[in-house]
Amino acid sequence: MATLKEVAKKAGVSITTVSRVINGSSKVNGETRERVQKAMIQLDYQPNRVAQRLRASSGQSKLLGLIIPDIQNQFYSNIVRGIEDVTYGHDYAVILCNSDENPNKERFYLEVLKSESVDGIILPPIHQFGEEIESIIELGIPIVCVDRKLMRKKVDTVVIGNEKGGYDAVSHLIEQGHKKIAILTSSLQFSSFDERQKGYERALKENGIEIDKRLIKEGDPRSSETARELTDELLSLDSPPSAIFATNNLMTLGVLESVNKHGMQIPDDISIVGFDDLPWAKAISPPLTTIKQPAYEMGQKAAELFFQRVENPSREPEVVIMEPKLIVRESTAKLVNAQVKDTE
Amino acid sequence: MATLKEVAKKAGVSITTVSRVINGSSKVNGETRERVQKAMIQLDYQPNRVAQRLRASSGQSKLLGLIIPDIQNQFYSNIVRGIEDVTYGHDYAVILCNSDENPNKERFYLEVLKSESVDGIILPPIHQFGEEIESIIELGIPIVCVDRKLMRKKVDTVVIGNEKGGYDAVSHLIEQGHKKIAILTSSLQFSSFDERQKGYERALKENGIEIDKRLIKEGDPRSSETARELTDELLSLDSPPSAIFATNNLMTLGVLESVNKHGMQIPDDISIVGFDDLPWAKAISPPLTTIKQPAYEMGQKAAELFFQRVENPSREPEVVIMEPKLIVRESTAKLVNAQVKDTE
DNA sequence: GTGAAAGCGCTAACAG
DNA sequence: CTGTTAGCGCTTTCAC
Repeated sequence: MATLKEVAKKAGVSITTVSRVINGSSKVNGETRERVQKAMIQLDYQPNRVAQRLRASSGQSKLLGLIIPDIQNQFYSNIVRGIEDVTYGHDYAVILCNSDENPNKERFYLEVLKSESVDGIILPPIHQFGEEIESIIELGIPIVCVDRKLMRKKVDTVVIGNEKGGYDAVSHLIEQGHKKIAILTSSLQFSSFDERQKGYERALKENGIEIDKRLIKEGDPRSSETARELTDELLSLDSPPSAIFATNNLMTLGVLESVNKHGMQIPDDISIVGFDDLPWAKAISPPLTTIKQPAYEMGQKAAELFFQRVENPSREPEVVIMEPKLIVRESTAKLVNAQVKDTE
Repeated sequence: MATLKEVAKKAGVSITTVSRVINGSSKVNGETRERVQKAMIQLDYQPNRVAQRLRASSGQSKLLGLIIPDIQNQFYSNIVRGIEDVTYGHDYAVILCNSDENPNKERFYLEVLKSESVDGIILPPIHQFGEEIESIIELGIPIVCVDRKLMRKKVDTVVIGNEKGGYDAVSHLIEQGHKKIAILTSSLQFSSFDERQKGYERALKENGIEIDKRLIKEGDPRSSETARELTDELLSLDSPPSAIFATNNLMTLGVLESVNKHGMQIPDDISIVGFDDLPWAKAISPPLTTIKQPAYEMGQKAAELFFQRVENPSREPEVVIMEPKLIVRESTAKLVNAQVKDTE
């Protein structure tokens, strides 16, 4: 790999001049410039990003850190893709880290990213009061929260209206005539799930339906397995729910599995609303009603906020709230007659 | 962020000594060591990875590059996770790049990764004869191919037995009594899809079934949309297939969507075998028969090959072929009594 | 316009 | 055992 020095030698100039040509900074004689450019091409010169980064002040390292719970969760891979598509246009590279919702891993990767001199970090914080993250903000490294909020600090943030999402899902079910509506939510304290549950409760209250604790099941949102078990429990209740609201994509899968295993028909025997409108939702039979999160767009927006901060570090932090959207499909079809069959 | 210099000053030693303590290289006086360690803790010292990388010879930069077609494709996100879990234990950071099967993006990211001084690159090569990749191998940067092979160069590679996967899928369908079996495969030249199709053809031949070109549909494997359209075409054929083999997860979704839209019942009206056993496959109704690829394990293995090469650069390149596995579920259930409406 | 030189933070000879 | 010194490849004063 060619270096500045070699290019300089070949072009018969100093390395400073070559650097100037590359960065297009101060004026360089047209002829000299051409000679340098020719040498760069001949040697197939590519600047060494590591050296640039070591030398550069913050905000110029062209490296962005991402810490997500799990790239295998498609909701997050959609966010990551949205981010990456924006960084691509800015000539940034992206370091990817999986935290597994484990605060120790989060802390570990935060240290790694600091030590890698990233220009910023995008993440859904595991804790609403993450001290490590707060201290990084203090250090002046731009942080953008996505999917979840940080409570004590003002930070650039992209979330969806989770309360509204939960409210819309359950209101829709109520409209279809349901009264016994169960919810599968997270046993861990994430702002997103808390809010979805609040929306669930508000929809019930507003419609004069009493909240039945037996219909509220909490489990690990990373595991469709627990969701399946919890659904098994729900279905074997004395008076089981006629509808289930699953608050993320993995839990939705567990619900579907349990329902199918019990030989129940959707929506005839039970209605389902999922969260996250992933590609399989509309491909399955019957197609699934979901609350769609604009994950890809959330990623894009988060990356944009990051670049805005790089350009203007003193800008006021911004909180962007995106709209969740109810996508009605047949898994919550109203049972007007005995049977509503799915034909196009 | 504290530096070596500051630690040295605080501990009253030279930076070399501090460096020695960190790297545990040559012997340092016990007392001195303690003093240094205390200073490191007090200052919350973390070595600067960028500086280490600039200084380090190749194989020590603690950075690994990944270029995958699309992280939104869950097959690849599973691979990525397998890789990441192995690198985590080696204190490596991972740079993630999406190529979209676009050779220009691949080339671009290859340059970026070179310029980032990565210790190696793991990727499914877009072309079986990728010159850029070959030249990188020549440079001595370890490359590990995963999911797809490189033809002209000997490289560490992890693939599955794709031909066998295709063969098993189709043999299974034949066993269930099917004779008109369609395949949805890639219109682009990837070794993996080519081989799956070869397996399809061999299974037919060995069972004395003539290959019917009208039942072989080629489309973009990144798009469930085209798969849906191609399935529409298949289903409107004069004598439509009684079974469809979809050669990746996205195409499978397209098939399902089309079949459902046509109001056909699986497996009564048509049988389906998919590729990639993703979480939704067993959650849908009826559960989907698939060829399971051990994607996560492929990622792990690829990362292990990389680390083996870092340890021993002169080792012979190794090609690991993992087993695809037929997972039989109800989407290909034999229609015992009913009419196997398979054009006799 | 152009170049010499300092230095980002670190490791690795080479002395002592 | 420990310190001095020379860079890794680059950008950026500061002179000329």
